Amino acid sequence: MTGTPGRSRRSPDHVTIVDVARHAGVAVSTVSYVLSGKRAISEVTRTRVLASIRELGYHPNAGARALASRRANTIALVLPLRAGMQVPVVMQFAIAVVTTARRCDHDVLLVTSDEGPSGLRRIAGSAMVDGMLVMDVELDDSRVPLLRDLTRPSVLIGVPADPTGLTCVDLDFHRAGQVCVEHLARLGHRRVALLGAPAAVYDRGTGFAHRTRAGVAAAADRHGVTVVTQPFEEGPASIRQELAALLDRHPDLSALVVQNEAAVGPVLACLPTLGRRVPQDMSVVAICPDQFAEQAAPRLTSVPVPAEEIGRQAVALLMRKLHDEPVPEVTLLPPRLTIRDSTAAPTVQVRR
Amino acid sequence: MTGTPGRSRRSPDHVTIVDVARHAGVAVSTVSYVLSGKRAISEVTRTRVLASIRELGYHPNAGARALASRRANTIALVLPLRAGMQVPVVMQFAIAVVTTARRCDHDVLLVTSDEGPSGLRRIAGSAMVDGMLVMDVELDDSRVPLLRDLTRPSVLIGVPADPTGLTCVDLDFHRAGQVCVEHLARLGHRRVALLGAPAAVYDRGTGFAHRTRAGVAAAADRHGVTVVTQPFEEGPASIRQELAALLDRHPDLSALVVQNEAAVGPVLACLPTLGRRVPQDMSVVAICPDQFAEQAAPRLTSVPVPAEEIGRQAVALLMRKLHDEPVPEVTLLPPRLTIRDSTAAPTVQVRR
DNA sequence: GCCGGCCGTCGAAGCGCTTCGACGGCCATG
DNA sequence: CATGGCCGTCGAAGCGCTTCGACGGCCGGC
Repeated sequence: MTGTPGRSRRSPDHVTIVDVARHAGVAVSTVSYVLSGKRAISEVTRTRVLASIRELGYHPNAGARALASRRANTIALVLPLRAGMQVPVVMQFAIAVVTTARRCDHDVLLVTSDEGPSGLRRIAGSAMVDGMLVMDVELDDSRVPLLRDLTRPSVLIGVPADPTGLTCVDLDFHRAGQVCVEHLARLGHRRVALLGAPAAVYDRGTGFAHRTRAGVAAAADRHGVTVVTQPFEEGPASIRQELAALLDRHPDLSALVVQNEAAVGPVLACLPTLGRRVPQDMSVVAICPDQFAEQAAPRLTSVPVPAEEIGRQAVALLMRKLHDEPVPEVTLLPPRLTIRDSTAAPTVQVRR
Repeated sequence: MTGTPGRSRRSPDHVTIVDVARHAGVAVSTVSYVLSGKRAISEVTRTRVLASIRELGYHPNAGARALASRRANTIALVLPLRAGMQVPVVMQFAIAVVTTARRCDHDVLLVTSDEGPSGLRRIAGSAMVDGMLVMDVELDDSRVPLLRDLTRPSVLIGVPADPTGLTCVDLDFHRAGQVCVEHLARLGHRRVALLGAPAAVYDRGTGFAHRTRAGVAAAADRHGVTVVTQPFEEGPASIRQELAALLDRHPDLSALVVQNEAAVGPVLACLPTLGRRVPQDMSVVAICPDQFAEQAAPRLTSVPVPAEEIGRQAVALLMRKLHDEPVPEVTLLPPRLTIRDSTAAPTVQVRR
């Protein structure tokens, strides 16, 4: 009674490839080739091996596999620590990444930005992951030079100032800003405000905020629309104040472009109390998750942030890089405007 | 020009422990012991080795380490796929987990529930992780028996019907329900409604929903409060309808306990339009993230869900299990009631 | 002054897997 | 009928690390 003979002396319930090989009456390498498909194996052998695998409940040891094959079949997902406003987007994105990665037989290691560059270096150096997805990339991000140098491929969510030598995916926020303004212009609006992210986000050099602002400005120019752009804080009380102040300074505003998930709900709630019904007195276009827009009252005309698609794309790009296939440096997803109930022609055509 | 001699013939920039040992003029095992601290090493050797490590930019290969030591220094975090309502909580939780795990020198593998039990089996079997954190555990969860059998330790967030042989952490939702009602009772409220999660959540057998309901009922009983409990859907339009219907059926309701993050904002917005000012005509207590409660208007009296602390606790418990230390089966965190501006004594003392 | 221990270091044996070269058969070909 | 390939399988050499036993010195105790 000193343990099953022929079983390695180690932990009782740990099945290795050796056990499978013995059980199927083949060489270890044959089992390996059955699993990887890298060499032809006769149907009969294949079947027998697979049966043994199932019967024994064998699962390849990931560490050993990574060591021998030099591929971990794992990718890193680097998320921003500060769980601020864009939580739902981040979550949707993360889920899409995990799901897509699993479909490509990869697992996902979750890393937070707060370890900073050295964290990335550690992850990459330890060969835990074959590549990395980095979210929340800023225009002038300290991690960018590092990523450029790293041997392991990476894909960025967001586009830094200089994307040379990188691979980036994002919504085309510049076009998104344009699309919003164009829609409003077409309805006849001439005085529009952009309620953007908190000032800190702009200061941090966050790409999407700047790009949207630029897009809005460009479209406004082209369509003879005057646009007031202003950062927008998220404090509980402050929203109402800010909004009131804004309307005070610019009483002829007839439409709002809101790019601030956290603010959009309160803004909608405040507008009626400030004497502006939506959409009769004030049109509102949001750049926010679709779910948000659907659930707001009234339902919001919006440009959704396609977190899920960005996630899928990012993984797909990374996989192609892992296979040494060429990929574009920047992939911008086209914005889609969904018209709902929060926009209408202005009641009174202001001037013109 | 056939590569640096003395360097392994492999990828040019891959530093191994052999390189470090050679550079420092010691044995490989010595380097290992310097890193692990498992044997005494003279100060002078230690310093020299560490210098070499830094100079060469050495990072231990995670796979090799896992293989040899039989510990991956990684834990799995199993999150619910359906990114429904509790997104901010999940996110806060995940971040706390990653941060805490890193502090214990562990990484986090992100897994979604949709792989189901077989996913857990795969992760565990492949030895990618030393243990797992499983969120969103339901009263009668199909993964529970599996987790009980698994060789690898796990910690559940949420408490299944039978927690025997498991390790669970959660907010004490039963007490949380009680605390809310007690607060209202103390203010003089006698007719209270519990606006819970959507019916589907109850049907699914989600522990926290049931436990809160039970706690509310128990406290109501004890304090002579009548309580109407009703699931609460989240549709955009439906909230107002449901609320109106509820007030219609129970016009003497003077307080609400809301356990539905997604609904709390809209509910607050609707109440005034239904002729109920908060808190003069209707008190509201919420069970929701603190941030939410702070930002609502009026600021909400609430029992926060301490996602961050749950995350920390969960990791701590798992680490103790990894070290074979005993841990309690169920850890319930005490609820804390934070009184803000949404509760007050009822204007008219109903009966009594 | 000798010996037992301890301290610091080394060498080697794996951990479980992949992959490469080798090697028997078998079939098709000349 | 010999020959060359190809197909399917095997054995063995690592992948980079941990860990165990061994082994010299050195110190203190008797």
